[in-house]
Amino acid sequence: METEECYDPFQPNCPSRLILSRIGDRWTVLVILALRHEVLRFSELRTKIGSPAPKVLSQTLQALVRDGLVSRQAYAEVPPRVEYRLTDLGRTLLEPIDAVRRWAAVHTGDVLDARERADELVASGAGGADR
Amino acid sequence: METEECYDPFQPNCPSRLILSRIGDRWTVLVILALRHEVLRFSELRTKIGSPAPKVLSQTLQALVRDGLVSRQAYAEVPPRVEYRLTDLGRTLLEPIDAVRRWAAVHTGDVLDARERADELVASGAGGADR
DNA sequence: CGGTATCCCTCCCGATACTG
DNA sequence: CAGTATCGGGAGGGATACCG
Repeated sequence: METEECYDPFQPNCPSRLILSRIGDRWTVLVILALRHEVLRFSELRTKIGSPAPKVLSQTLQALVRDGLVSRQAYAEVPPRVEYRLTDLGRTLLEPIDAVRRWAAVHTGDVLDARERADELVASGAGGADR
Repeated sequence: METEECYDPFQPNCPSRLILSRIGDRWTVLVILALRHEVLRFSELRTKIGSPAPKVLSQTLQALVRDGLVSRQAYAEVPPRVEYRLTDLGRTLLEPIDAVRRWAAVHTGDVLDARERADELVASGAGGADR
């Protein structure tokens, strides 16, 4: 039932592009990670992920709810209370996200090293007769 | 040697943030995927991934080379020829990328469904007394 | 408390033109 | 062929103020 083999990420309309841009979003992954083990309220989320502006968090949340990855439950109380939790679908996203996290844990050092080396080269060589 | 357990993605300086933003980049993943099985020249890459402007591809490639994920080899010929290939480090990135691809292959349908349902709700209910 | 409305500003992206 | 230079538009991110 998977149509995995006919996926072509080079097509602009490819679904993987959609997911990729989602993951690349500044706050999406943080929200999902924050909800990994707990149900959180709006301001709790804000505190946990360090989101500066409520607008941004609100946007992120709405997009996640729209895509069925997070569910929103509001209580008719005073003061109002709203809880966000991962849906089953949202929980499945934890796997690929963690694959990325694991890669970062293992290889970021290499990337940083490579970057330093490249920057040194630029500073000395390509800087062009700067001494 | 891995320091995986002390990784906190909620820290702004966390390495996983760096990798995430990399993956979210518009062209980075496409370039890596394009170089998966072959060595390609600049214009071949452009054709394959459908990058419209050379500037953008150039930027992407420079960043990838800087981070040690792609290597660049130029030949002193006329006309000039430049080949790009994945480094060993870059090849390791294929794993997490593929995890995301696989997720997309399996679950994008669900996301699209959820999105449609949510949009219908908005159109009928939240549109607000539109009839 | 849980958002929305508004404004600003930066960064990314893209097209075009030009150079080695 | 393989880029760089320049310019411009648009989306996204962020701070602040305000509303239910």
